[in-house]
Amino acid sequence: MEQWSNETIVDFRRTLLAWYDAKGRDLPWRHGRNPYHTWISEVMLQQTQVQTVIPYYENFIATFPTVADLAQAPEATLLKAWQGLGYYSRARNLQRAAQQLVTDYHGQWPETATELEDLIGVGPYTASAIASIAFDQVVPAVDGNAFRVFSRLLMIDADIAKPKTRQLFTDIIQPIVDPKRPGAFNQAIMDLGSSYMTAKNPDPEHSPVRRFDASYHAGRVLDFPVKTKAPRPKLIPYYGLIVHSPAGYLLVQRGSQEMLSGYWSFPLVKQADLRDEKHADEATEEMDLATLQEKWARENQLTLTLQPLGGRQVSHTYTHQRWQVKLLVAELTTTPTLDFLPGRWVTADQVTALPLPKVQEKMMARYEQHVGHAVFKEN
DNA sequence: GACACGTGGCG
DNA sequence: TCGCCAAGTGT
Repeated sequence: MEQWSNETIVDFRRTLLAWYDAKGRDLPWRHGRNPYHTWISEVMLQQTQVQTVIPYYENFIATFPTVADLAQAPEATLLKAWQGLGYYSRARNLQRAAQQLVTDYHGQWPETATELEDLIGVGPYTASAIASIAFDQVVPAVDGNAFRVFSRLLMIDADIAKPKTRQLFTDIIQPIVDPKRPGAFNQAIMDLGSSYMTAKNPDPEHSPVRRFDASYHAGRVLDFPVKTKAPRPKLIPYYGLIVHSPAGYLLVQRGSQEMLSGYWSFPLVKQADLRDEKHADEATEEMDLATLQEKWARENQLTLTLQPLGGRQVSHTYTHQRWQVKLLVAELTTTPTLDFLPGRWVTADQVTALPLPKVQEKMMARYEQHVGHAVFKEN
């Protein structure tokens, strides 16, 4: 690994910031200096690309202009504003932190990374980003860009998939951060990481900091960063139940302990939950249907006849799970009451007013394809 | 420390 | 279709 002298550090800062001042991106959250704007953008940008975030950010700030507005927003409004961004606990945590700011901090922002980390959903990266960008605290914001950029510049071969590696990078970058412009320094590193020093197809040849790039001079750019691979997503078969009555479609809201919590979907039943361990191998679709109609339907006080919807299943892949959803349709002539289900009968044109996860949109599209025409209103 | 947690883009 | 990546945090 390389070591930089004080002279090199000063030279690097000057080169980096001159480039950033001339070529840095003009992003909506970079207008003015507002900790609320910085915070919202940083949380949205967690594991999410800039181009995806921009429209969500604009809409979010327009819908919830201040911390106080966010703190008192109806949950459905919040989840709808976040729909499609993913990692939905970020939205709930954002609101909880807004409530912390109002009640515990009386609307007065804490200004150091250490204090900011006490906000729910604000970890070491986001705390440092807010502290440096909005409050000029001299701390490195160590995100994926910083890992990638500095691992290449200095040929640091520590495995960035390991949690303790963060501290190593923090310690290495800390003395390099420009004490006069820490926020600009951190954002410049991010712009570098999304332009010349990308993960795939980097262009270190034309990078403004090429002469500081040890991995480039060694011809080993793509050897950095070192990162162990994540395990493959696990296949989980589901049944998706499309139950239609005169009052509309049956939608259920996902529970607080579940994935996608707070969002609405057709009832989803894990295939494995219908089959007992010993005979899981011999189970058939007919047996599953019978179990669904007897056990599941009785538990929820419904009487229905489920028909498999032919054709391809709906497939949706998450970071750690791969869902294969077989759709089943039931047509009811009367509308049962829903005493035992966290569900609602929703008319076709009202479904898209609810916050819906991507897998639900895929199930609706598959169903529309089956019936041969549009059923649900465009979002 | 390991794992859960969403979605879209790209080769 | 598949694998990997993108401004991480909570448990």
